[in-house]
Amino acid sequence: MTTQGQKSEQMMKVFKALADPIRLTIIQYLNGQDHEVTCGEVDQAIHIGKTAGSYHFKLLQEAGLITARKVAREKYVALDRSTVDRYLVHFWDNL
Amino acid sequence: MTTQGQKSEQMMKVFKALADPIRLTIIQYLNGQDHEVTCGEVDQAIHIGKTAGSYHFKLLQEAGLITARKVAREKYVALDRSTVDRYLVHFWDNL
DNA sequence: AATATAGTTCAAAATGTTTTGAACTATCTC
DNA sequence: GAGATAGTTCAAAACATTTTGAACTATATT
Repeated sequence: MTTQGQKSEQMMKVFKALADPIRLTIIQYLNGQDHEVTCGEVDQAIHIGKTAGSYHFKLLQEAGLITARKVAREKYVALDRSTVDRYLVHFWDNL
Repeated sequence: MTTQGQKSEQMMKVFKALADPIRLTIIQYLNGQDHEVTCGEVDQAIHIGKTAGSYHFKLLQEAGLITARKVAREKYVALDRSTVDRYLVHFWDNL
């Protein structure tokens, strides 16, 4: 079972993850794709360096907002829409 | 008209406002009330000082998450559920 | 094997947010 | 009017997040 404390910690991670313009831009970019893309592609598309990118992808991952899959050198990321649905769309049910 | 920049600034304010445990507790408290309450009542209920309270109420107000009405010495606040609906429940439409 | 590429990690600096007490304004009560 | 109450403002301290470059790991290419 998940405790209430764990649930609101996860909720906080989600809101903190969304409370940043770069990460919101990443989410928007991923939302426009219907398949997974590499971190490098996103970094280039939104004009951030790979170090900054790595940092932001880590937070998004920890929040459960993206899925990530490493294939050899490359890391493929995609939006995890179910997390947005759980914490935002169904906000009132989780509060 | 509201520009896209204005909309995402407001969205950021909403997420930043929700990305804090005290403010989330305030939201929860207000969600449990069906009428407006004073800042003092909330401060007492959730055990924070009035200075901290004032700071957090200001951010919640700027995010549009609460309405506030000053009556003489007292300030009555209430949850503005329409903002949650606009930015969270209908997240995908605003992105 | 040497070089290039994708991404991570680290630590320092820069920036942003939150807390706190003291002083303040405005209203209320005696 | 004097003293109490509700809330705000200010500035400093404490704390948290973000940025950056350099060094690193692992895989790919020649």
